[in-house]
Amino acid sequence: MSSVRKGKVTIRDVAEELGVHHSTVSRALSPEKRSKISPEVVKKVESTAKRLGYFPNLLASSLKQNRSFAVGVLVPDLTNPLFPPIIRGIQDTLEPAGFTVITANTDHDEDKAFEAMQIMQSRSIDGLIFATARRDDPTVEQCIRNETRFVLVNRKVDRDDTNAIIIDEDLGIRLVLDHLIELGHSRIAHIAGPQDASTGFERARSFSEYLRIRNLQHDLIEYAEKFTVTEGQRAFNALRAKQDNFTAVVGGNDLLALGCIDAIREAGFAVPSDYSVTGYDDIPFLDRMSPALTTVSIPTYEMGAQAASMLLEAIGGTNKSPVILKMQPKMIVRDSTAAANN
Amino acid sequence: MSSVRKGKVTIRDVAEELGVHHSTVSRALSPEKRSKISPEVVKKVESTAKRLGYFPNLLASSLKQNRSFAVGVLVPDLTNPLFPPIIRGIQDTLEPAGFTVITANTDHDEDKAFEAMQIMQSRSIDGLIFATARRDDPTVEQCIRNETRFVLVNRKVDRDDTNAIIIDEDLGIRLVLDHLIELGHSRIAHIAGPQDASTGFERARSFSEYLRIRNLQHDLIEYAEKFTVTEGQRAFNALRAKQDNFTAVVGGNDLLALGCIDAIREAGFAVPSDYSVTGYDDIPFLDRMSPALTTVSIPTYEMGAQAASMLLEAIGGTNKSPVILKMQPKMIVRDSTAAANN
DNA sequence: CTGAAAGCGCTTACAG
DNA sequence: CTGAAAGCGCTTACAG
Repeated sequence: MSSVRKGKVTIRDVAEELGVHHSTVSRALSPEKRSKISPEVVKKVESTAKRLGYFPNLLASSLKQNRSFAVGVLVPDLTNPLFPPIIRGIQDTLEPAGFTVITANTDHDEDKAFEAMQIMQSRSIDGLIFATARRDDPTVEQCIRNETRFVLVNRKVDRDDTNAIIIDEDLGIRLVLDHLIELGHSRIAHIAGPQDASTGFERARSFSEYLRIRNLQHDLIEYAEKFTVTEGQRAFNALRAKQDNFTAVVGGNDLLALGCIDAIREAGFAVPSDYSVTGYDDIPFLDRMSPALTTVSIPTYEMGAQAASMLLEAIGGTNKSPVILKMQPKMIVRDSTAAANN
Repeated sequence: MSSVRKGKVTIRDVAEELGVHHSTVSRALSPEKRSKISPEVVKKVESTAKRLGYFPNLLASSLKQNRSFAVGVLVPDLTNPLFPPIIRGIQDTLEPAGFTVITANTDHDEDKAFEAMQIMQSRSIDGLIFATARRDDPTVEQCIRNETRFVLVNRKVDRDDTNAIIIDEDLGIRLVLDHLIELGHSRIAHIAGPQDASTGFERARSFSEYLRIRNLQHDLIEYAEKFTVTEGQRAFNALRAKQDNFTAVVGGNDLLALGCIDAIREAGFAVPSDYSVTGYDDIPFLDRMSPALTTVSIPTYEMGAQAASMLLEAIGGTNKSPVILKMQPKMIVRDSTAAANN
């Protein structure tokens, strides 16, 4: 019975059992210091550690080393289907490297974000990944001041001197617009996401810029307060109240597009016959919806994995200058878009 | 400049600044011990702590107190839409109580589960919530031996002497079957989930028991290896290969039902006109699918919240005997079920 | 290669 | 009400 009980076995118990100093046990059990200990002792330490059911107390180790092998992740809301794959990408990269990941939701609340960051700091996390950054983000600013290592994912701040993994939004929007233009749409509207998020902002900017280049009407934009279904619904109605001669709408993300579809149907129209609608992100199950949503797919899992690798490098200490990595989106044509009927 | 820099400010810095002992600072800052310190000192400590930008080192505090105010959560896969709301329910309950939650994925792998549990133990977590339990679960058994406090959520182990928040599966299955029987179905099949999970097992058992009571054929069951879309697809084909005179199929969960629908369509049939199909769990967006899936809704968020409360009580120490709390499912009729056409 | 000591930043009996 | 000391379980210079 390698009795694992409340009275936890420590490095001292192992040392005592063997008649060596506990520092020797510590060294024998440490991959880096092991080489300084004679092979026989290492062997003996390992076997009795195992026999006694020794498990290191990471708290003690962290306290001493002033690093915790823990990393914090801030997401707006775990329940938004965009984020679970990002988080898994992060976990699947960080955990094999020996890190524990702590996730917290901010619900788009700056104070909650700041508080979550502080709690994580209290736990001496080795780094932070933000999926929540606003273009001007006090929590991120604080981390810069702190010299806390961090990586932004999906969204970036306005300043360019931070690590970030983002999407080439310009390309994403161009893919969508090319698709719609090819289908014969010339009056295209945009339900833009929140402008304090780089995603909402960049997509809206790319939208009007590219339409201008293509010599098409480029000011049919309604701004949503949040990336939600209900905001998509509201925005579509607001849009149509102002101007109703468009035939396609580009959702700032999938949820806005879904809300838009709801509003279109409530108004007695159909998708795609009356309005073509596109999403952005390609959250799960869109292919099963009615109509299956045409959208832009982004590599969420890989973004998470890349963000984690980047953070690992930053923690590793090789103090490279910050890099912003843009990943490529892909067009996914499904059933919510069709030829313009005008 | 309350310069928060790498050289973190400690309780000793605050003490020095004030000319008191650091133990006094510790007491003044502790809600429980504060009463033993004179109000003026408390006030002074608080203000200079704030001024110096003091933040407690939770690692040190935890090490000393032998509790970490951290809780572990084990889920099969964050990416399965069933789990995010459960986790949010847990977080929203635990975080306001001062706990940090650490989530890990097990991918239905017993070794990964055990390892994740051990890592969490190394971090001196105060308790554990399992959304991954199998009916006979070595990781759970280990926690019982350890006297680690834990709560099971969604699934339970066979033994009944553990805390658990589960669904009244019997009721859920009866709701589904009553609905189908009312629609005139008399030959109803079941794509059962894995039998080593209490959910898969209980639902299958309730299925055949209730049909027997209703004097209907009750042995049309195919067992899926996992709760996935592809397994649902495979299982439906296997089922139809053996016996093809049924008109409705009860999916062991929503994903199995979706796979089942895929298989039905591939075979050239339609839902619900040829086969009625039901799900279980009511994951998000089912109402937007084509056809919108008839299913049983379970209160995922509340289950998480309840599990967290229960764990909080267990940690609180009032050593109550274990309780198994069954929550009520609700029938959600949508478009994947219709009158039997035979 | 190994030991003895000091210390990471807290908390908490024990005195007074 | 406050101080001084000890200690949580590790790690790591410093000696030898």
